[in-house]
Amino acid sequence: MDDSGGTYRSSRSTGSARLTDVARVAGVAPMTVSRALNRPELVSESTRLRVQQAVLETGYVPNRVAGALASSRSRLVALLVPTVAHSLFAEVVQTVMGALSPQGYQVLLGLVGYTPEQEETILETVLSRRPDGIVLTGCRHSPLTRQRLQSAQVPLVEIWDMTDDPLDMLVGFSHESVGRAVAEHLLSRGCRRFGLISADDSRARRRVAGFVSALERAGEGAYQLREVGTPSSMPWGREKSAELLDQHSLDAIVCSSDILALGVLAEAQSRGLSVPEELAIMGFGDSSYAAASFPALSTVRIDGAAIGLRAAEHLLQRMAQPTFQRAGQTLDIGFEIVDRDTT
Amino acid sequence: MDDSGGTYRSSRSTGSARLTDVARVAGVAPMTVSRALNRPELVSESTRLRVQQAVLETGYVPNRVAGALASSRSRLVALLVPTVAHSLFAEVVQTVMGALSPQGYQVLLGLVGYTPEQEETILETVLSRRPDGIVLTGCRHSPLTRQRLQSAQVPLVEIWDMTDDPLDMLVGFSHESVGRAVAEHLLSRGCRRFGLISADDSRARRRVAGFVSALERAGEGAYQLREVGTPSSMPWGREKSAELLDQHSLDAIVCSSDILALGVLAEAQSRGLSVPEELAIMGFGDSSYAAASFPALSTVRIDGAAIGLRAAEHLLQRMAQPTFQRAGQTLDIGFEIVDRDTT
DNA sequence: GCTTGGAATGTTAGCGCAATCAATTTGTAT
DNA sequence: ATACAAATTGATTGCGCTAACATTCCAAGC
Repeated sequence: MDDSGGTYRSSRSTGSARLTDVARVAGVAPMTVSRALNRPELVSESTRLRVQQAVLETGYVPNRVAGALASSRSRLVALLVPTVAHSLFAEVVQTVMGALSPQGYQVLLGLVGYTPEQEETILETVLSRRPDGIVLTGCRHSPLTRQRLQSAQVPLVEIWDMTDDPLDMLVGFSHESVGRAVAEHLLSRGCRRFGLISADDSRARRRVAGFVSALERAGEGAYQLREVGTPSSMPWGREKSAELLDQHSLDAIVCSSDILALGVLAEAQSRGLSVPEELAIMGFGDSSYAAASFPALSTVRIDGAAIGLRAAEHLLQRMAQPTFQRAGQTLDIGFEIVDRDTT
Repeated sequence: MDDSGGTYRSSRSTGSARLTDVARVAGVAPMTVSRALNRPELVSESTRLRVQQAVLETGYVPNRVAGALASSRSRLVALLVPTVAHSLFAEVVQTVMGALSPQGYQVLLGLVGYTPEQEETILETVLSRRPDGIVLTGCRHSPLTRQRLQSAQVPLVEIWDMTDDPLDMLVGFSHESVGRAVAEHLLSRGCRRFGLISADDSRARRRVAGFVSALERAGEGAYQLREVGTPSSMPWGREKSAELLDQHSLDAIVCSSDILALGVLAEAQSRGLSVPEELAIMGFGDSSYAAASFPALSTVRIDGAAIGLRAAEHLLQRMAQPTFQRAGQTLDIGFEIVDRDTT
């Protein structure tokens, strides 16, 4: 009852209630409290209720840091995306978290940008938290990153890309295929002279490469490429398209994101070019505003929610297994050309 | 060199290199390795290099879970926002993380939606990680939430709202003031009959309340309110504005987000209403696409980057102090009416 | 030489929890 | 009642690290 003088607290203690405090109040052993909270099916109903009461009385908040250390399970999933400022990745974050939270996992978010260096740095600090799983955007990593991920022995889902050689699991789509599909779509519309405005990130570049390879295979079409820095923005799109249109006669401009395409659209309108008759415009991502622009933007739809959901499902399944074992399963969720009014 | 038979590993060990392994290889005490990695200024140059070498040899990745338990410093900041699917909050996440990462803090992201229940649930699991700091959206919390935050004794920044009575620190703006400013702006444009389309979240409701109070103070203006669920979307805006326009004769429609306003704009265009002459439209947030719509959307600009940055700065300052002490400082970063072509 | 003080390094003892195994209680069949 | 298994609870130990204190080292001063 009276704990005056009875509770010795070391100088290193944090002051808040611990498992042993709850145990004392409930009149059981600390281990029983642990079980009552984490594996209630292992304790009797009456004990569970007494512990529950003691938790309320003491205001106990479990310390999962200690729990993670003792059990080697952090219940933490690291989610590494380039940015959340892009609606595409925001959608992934939203769905991954929506799927993991109900299962008791929390998300350690990492914004890796578009450079391998940043990915390396962030991955190191992320691994130091001993996450139970990792969702990682992209599958072209530096050797060091690959090596660290392999030796970490953590369930991993690479997303938003496609490869024959995933580190573990993979949910995404082929950027080369997107580029080819866009090229074929525009060729079928009669476009032959292309401007490409692409962000300087590796996946956008692979879409460009796919586009170019399709032109070559078709044996026709000429293109001019302009790269822009990240993050992409309307002004970038407007500036680069102005440059392209000043210097070349073009049928279509293909952008690595919808927001760039919106800038191109603004530039076309300011020049009085009729879209798509005089200039076709193609975006990427099918952001929420793509359908709302005037004219409505043609683009490539990526189902970010599907990627996030399937990635989370794969990860949950693997994290539920007692032992680590590389899986190697791959899921291509594809994409869709959305043919609106700018092509 | 040869450690065969020399290294005993308990069955509970995780298998990867530990501090003691590095220490053995470097020929120093574990504590010295800890210092070499965390407080290199306390260690001689030669020792630091030997430890560095040993880290590389062993492939050691520090275990911050154990470190956090031992030091009562998690180097984790919890960031709780309603969603990242809104560009406004995505911007906050982006800037908060951008400011915290270089200082060695990692971010535990929590998506609390727009209900107090979810906030409570997520806050509990978040506190169990013993974060060194918390950034929390909004400042109208349930009693339980307030009590938990107070007893947690964690540096806290509430953002995206304004109150006289913050739990700790506060960086935001007044939603009532936004509502009033929008009302005054539209009244000055000659609008008198208003439709309001608002998300069913508490902050959007307070903007509505501010709007209504300004109408009352001005002694003129009538309004019709429609609430929509979250997340807001163009279809919601279109549907509710159709309803409003069918049933009432209106001068202006005010929306609780830009994306709703885009839906209203689409509906107005489909009805052949000239904007803003026959119908003025007002958004909220100044999302990237607001300026790109046709006609360009008038809206309210919130500087999410400023909120995120200042919140992170306040938090860093407080986390650097050795003892917890409630601060009570408040920063109103304001807002701006962006008068484009729909009002 | 010896002292002295600061820099560098080492030793000890937890942080708060859960895995593990031991002990006890309960229920059930004999 | 007794034996036995199952259900429930408890005691011990250690997860990997760092705070706190102890010790050693080395250069400078006398």
